[in-house]
Amino acid sequence: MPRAGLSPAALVDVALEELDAGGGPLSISAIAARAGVKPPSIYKHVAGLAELEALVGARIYDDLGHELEAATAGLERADAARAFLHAYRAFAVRHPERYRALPVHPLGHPLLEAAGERVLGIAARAVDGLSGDDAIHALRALRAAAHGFATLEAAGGFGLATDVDASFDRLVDRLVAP
Amino acid sequence: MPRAGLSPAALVDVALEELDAGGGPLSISAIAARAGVKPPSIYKHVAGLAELEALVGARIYDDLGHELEAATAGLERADAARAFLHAYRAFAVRHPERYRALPVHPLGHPLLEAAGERVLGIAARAVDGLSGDDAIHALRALRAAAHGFATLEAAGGFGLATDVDASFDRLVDRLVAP
DNA sequence: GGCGCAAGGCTAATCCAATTAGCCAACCCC
DNA sequence: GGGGTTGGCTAATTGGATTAGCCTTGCGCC
Repeated sequence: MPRAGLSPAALVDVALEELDAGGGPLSISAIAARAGVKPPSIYKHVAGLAELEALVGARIYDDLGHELEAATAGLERADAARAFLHAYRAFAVRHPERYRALPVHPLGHPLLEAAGERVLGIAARAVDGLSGDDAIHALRALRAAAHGFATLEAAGGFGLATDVDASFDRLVDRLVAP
Repeated sequence: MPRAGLSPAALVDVALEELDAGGGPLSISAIAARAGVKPPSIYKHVAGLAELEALVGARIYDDLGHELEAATAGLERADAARAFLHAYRAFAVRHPERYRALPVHPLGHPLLEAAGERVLGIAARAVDGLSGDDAIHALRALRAAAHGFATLEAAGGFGLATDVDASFDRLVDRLVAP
């Protein structure tokens, strides 16, 4: 029996394929099958399903963070907030299954905290320039709107034909209005 | 062995208790235990876990719908939208476990469609007076903001001490601004 | 007042995913 | 080319969902 060349990172890759393939929630058996290995072998690389899910979440937060970083680099204030919102939504639209797999509350989980904080930090930078509580309020509004819209869209929740881009633009305009 | 007096509705009651008690996702065994019955007995009343979850979701949407209805009754335009948003958030804060158990996308599921449409209808009434696409855009913004804020708050996602009520009020103001 | 029968419990059994135990080959380093 | 570690595997355990089939309860009806 030849080695399969697995590793935690490789398993995360496989899990992302599995997610993208749309088969609902992750399972050890499905991932093992896709990796060409028997289920127990998975445990040589990760502690169990919970840890693998966390690693997958961390990877997705990382990817999202990089895209948000790139989109907001060099921008400030309203421009940064706009870019943040658009990049956030774009990610969810491009990878709906991955977005759905993201734990809502990464902070407090050892494997997710770092990546989650990075995303939050980028959002915080987008409301820079506001003072004290104003920044907090703006940050929360940004998160709520971005997450709410992304969730509904990733779930296929906008049934009507009316242009969703336009709806999003309206929402963004309201949020970043002076 | 005396009868336990179960019924689909009674099982939904039990499931809600179980949810409120915080034990994560619903399970047939947990519900059976709480109902004082063995797991197989559950199947005399509902088809399986999936159906029970759907019935629970429908009940929660119903309750939410009633509260939204009561909160927006007699109001129009911005007043209705404000009332809708505040009642929506209040529900999620009062019953975070129930809010988390709500399927994001009720439409298209036979058992959830009716209750889901009712909630959507109330939101639609809150943006009445806008014409055509404007109403759609406003409705989507309302849903996204309400759901996003409720989700984050129900997940414990707002860590800082800064007043969350104030943050929500700011967001509402932005959304209903003329 | 008792009979017939559906409804609603139960036990036993099945299936399937997660996980653990313990074996053994493959690979790496010397 | 031997020794230890790594990473597969098979077999076994556990626990939840679900199904099959039995048996009593309780109600309607004679």
